[in-house]
Amino acid sequence: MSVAALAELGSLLADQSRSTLLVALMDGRAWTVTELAHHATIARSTASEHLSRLHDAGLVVVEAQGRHRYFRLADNYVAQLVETLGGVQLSTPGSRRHFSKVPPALAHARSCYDHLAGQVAVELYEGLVTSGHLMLSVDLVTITVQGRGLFQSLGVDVSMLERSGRPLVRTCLDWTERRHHLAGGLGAALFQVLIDRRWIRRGRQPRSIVITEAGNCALPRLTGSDRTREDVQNNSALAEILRT
Amino acid sequence: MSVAALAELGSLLADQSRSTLLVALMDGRAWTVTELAHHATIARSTASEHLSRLHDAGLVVVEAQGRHRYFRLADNYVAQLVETLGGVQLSTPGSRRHFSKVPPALAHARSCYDHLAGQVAVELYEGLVTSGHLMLSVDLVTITVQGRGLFQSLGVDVSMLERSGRPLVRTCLDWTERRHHLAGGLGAALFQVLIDRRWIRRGRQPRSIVITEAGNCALPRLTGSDRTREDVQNNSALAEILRT
DNA sequence: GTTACTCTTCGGTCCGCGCCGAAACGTCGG
DNA sequence: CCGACGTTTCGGCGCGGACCGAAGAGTAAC
Repeated sequence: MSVAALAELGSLLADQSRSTLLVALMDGRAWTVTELAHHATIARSTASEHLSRLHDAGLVVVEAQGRHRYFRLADNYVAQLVETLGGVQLSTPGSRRHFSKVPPALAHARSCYDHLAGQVAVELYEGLVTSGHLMLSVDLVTITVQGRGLFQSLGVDVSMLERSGRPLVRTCLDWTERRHHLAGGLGAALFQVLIDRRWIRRGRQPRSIVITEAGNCALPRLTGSDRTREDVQNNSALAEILRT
Repeated sequence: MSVAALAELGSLLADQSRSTLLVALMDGRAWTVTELAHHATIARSTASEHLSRLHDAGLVVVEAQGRHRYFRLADNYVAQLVETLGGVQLSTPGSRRHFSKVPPALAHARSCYDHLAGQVAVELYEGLVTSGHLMLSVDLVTITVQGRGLFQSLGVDVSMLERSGRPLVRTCLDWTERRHHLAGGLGAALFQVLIDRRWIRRGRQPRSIVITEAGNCALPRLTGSDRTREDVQNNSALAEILRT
């Protein structure tokens, strides 16, 4: 699908007069140019031009009858489209260039302070949400009963964590993935579990804190060769857990 | 229904640059002004203005982090909206010319936002229909009981998806095949499953979005040599599933 | 503090296009 | 054929807005 087509469709709807014409046609009946022009309070010639554009785009169809030309919406799909859009409440990047500077191992999995970050972390977090262990409300994430069960079974004392004063569930915008991953007390505990069970493993590098370009992630990281093997284990084991 | 709101939404989408920005955000990730500006090949200031308008309208949300400001689509509903509009086929007379220029790998399999597209996707979708996992009514596609079983067995939580607010089953007109493929929440979930199970695999290219001549497809794509092998696996495995 | 970086705001230019009225085209009735 | 009427095409006007570069505000690292 096409950006150009999207923009074109948008520009068709963008004009107030054209929108008025389309809405007037929403009843499914056919109307003449003059009638529609009068309804939209524009000149006949202007209405004619608008309808011509809508016709070229295939949004309306025309039926000639004598010297009249009756315009109708093309089909139900267009009507549905207009209805959908009308219901909205409004209140290539070719250029990942500086991304190439991020070592793949780093993008794949790393630590962010005391929790896991990177592709693995993002997938993990989203997996926890879609599997119903975490629940997403407006702008708040909470742990579900099911999630409590999961973490308890992993040896995490959730209620203990809750009393620690630190927020249990937090999300953190992942620096490389641009999506959220799990942070907070639960994120830290989970990271510990993953390490303890050897599903992931710290990299060979000294635990130095490297400040990246974006400046916001600390990363004793997973090493290249180990990473792959460890992550496969990680994925399958976690997948199994999430399936519970 | 408000004509004014319709026109305003249209005018937001009408501009090619804004459409490009929105489409770039369709992957659900968050991007900075600079990145988006570069992707749309416009000045940072221009991109900033566009994003500001989109933000005012509530189509995108912004998250400040240090000196960066990350923009994301506001919610799934917006994504659905863009997807719906993008699925409209406008009958632009001159637009069938550049078919031969589509790279074969691209026509064969590619991603379309967050779901699979291309020949493989079209066959897959039609397979799901003929095998009774999806049901086709007048202008509506729904999942059958049998289909629920299939997706559950693939690890997709269908009922969870249904509650997410995003339409579960959508179809999207395939840009190269001119037939429908599966989109919506189910399409996205299926795509994820295919990747997780390594039945398909992202291309070796950096995950850049390449704009084709027709200007219309985002494509972290399957590479040539790998593609074939991976797709064969894909097909047989899927065929087996569909036979169930 | 300084330097470097990102992002927004502000002038100013320029193109697109929505608008109208006049004229041309087509169809119907007399 | 001729006038009446519905519609489309054309020329020209004027506004809105997309665009950029420069300047200003805010943040991060040294």
